[in-house]
Amino acid sequence: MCEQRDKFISEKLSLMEERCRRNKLSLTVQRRAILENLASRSDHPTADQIYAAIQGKITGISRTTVYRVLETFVQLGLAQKISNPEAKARFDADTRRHHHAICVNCEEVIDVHAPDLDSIAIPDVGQAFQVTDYSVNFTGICRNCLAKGGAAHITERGVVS
Amino acid sequence: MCEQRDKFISEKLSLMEERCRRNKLSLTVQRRAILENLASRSDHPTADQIYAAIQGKITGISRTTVYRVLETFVQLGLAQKISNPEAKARFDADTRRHHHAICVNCEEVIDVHAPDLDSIAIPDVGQAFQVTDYSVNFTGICRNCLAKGGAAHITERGVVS
DNA sequence: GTTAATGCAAAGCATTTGCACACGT
DNA sequence: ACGTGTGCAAATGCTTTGCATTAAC
Repeated sequence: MCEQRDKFISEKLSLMEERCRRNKLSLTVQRRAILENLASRSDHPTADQIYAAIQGKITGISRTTVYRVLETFVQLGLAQKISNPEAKARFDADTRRHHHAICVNCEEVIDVHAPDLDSIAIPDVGQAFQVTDYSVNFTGICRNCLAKGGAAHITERGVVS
Repeated sequence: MCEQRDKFISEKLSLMEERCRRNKLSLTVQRRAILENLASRSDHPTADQIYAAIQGKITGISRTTVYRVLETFVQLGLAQKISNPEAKARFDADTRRHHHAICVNCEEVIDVHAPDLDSIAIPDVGQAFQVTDYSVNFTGICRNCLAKGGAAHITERGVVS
């Protein structure tokens, strides 16, 4: 587990160096730190969460830089913004095909790996939309919220059948 | 096409009345106007877009009300917030199972109806996550952006293989 | 008449932009 | 040295909250 993760991080780092060089982008401490933090976690953090996590580790990183660097990573194909119903961007260093489950109560996002879903037939989307990728989004209640009665909280607010 | 849409709108309106009554919520002009607007369009608008559209039609609607009413609709199961990578909430009056294609260039969201995808086997998400629904998100380039060279714009920003 | 919803103004997060300085190459 | 990246501060965009007023039942 830890080994796999470490391997993922170092490979990601190498990939970043390669892509940055290829695109004449500087290899800064900030870029390394942000990529390393993003790759080391599996909780699909927001820019602000990454900022908070890095604050202690390197001196004087700014929120602005985190936003800018993450955007660069998306452009370089090193990370992706994942689809979620919240009004904020969430990032994922894993750009391989995989899927997500989102808790409608606490908004936690967890990875779903399901080989069966990794090569579905792409339907004719119509209107000449050119599909380049897809992912399946599951919604429901996570174990934490189930335990805390999260489901009850929802019905109490008026969700009726 | 128009008939179908009109039927959808009036059914949605009836459903709202039923749900509101059942939950002792008032049937206000604003709620009707917002639901009618949302149900009449297929562009998955943001709260602000709905606000803009209604402005002219009923006198003095406020942005705050639009946000609050949409939230209520989600709680009542009359609408859903759809997953998207942008940092804002988008709404959909269609709560039946269906899927979406999102243009990575202009962020347009279009509906994808594909019976094959409407009853996939829900994988064991693990950690006791209780799945209640899912949808497939396709990403790519829409016809507009294809025509305008949207794809080129992306590669020029540094997306390399 | 009660209870709940709306509108306004202000506050609160999330994100972006302009510009001067600092760093990577 | 040169060009790019960063940090700061301020601006902008999206969403929520508190409170008085108004509308629905």
